[in-house]
Amino acid sequence: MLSLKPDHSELVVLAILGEAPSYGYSISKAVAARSDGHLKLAPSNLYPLLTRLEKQGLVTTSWEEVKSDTAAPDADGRRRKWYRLSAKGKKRLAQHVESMRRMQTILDSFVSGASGAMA
Amino acid sequence: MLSLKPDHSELVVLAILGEAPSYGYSISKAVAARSDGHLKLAPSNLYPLLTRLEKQGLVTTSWEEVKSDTAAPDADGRRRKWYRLSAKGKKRLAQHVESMRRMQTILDSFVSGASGAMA
DNA sequence: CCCGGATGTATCGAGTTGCGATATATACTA
DNA sequence: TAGTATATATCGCAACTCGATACATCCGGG
Repeated sequence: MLSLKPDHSELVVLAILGEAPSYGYSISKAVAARSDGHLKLAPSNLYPLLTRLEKQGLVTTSWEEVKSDTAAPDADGRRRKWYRLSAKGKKRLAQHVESMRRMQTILDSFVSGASGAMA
Repeated sequence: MLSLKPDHSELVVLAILGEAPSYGYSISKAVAARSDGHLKLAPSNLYPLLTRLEKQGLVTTSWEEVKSDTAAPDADGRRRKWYRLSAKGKKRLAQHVESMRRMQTILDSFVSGASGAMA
């Protein structure tokens, strides 16, 4: 049974991580850039989502210090939490893609019958 | 800005009503039949949705008595609430269709880059 | 004659989640 | 020293899905 309200944010994040490991801020920028500004993943959407993905074992994480040339050695610096797609995450991504394709086909069939409503 | 969680149930219902007026039970059956059982509009989803559409002026409604051959004249009988797409509803449907198309294009672009994750 | 299944509409409560606002901290630039 | 970009994270509201439940009628079989 396909969901009538599919979570595209999860699909998008998994797809991005399917290309290369990344971290939160970079992911949100990539989503905006790759969708020509039509999609936006705000922090309030993104970070809970990433936490969910981590808890489900779909991604693995690791922290990295952001190095700065002028930073003192004892400075904490900014930290990045990197996310990598796990094998389980790859399977989930494949399932999402399949679901999306099926949903698109079904919606097309519904819409084609009502083409008279096109503006 | 496209929604990351598009309401496909509204699109589907509007599309069905775009073909011909219908009523709740018939709509739910049509959704299941036309999607080969992949989609289901349960009463708890459908009726609140239809009420919302009515309040937004996207559909007009009218009650009809379901006639039965053997029913006594004073029998209440079952009642059907018919829904017809309004002009405003047709515009909304067209907007949904456009949004869906754009979302599909964007999602395809995200997914194509991660095709290596296909199972 | 009753009982179950199909028809038909509708509500309730729990859980999920999008989303705006907000918080915290550092780096760079003017 | 002020503003923007980088970077992660939480809170609360609102909206919606979904299972369960409810009520009423029609029809066929046991």
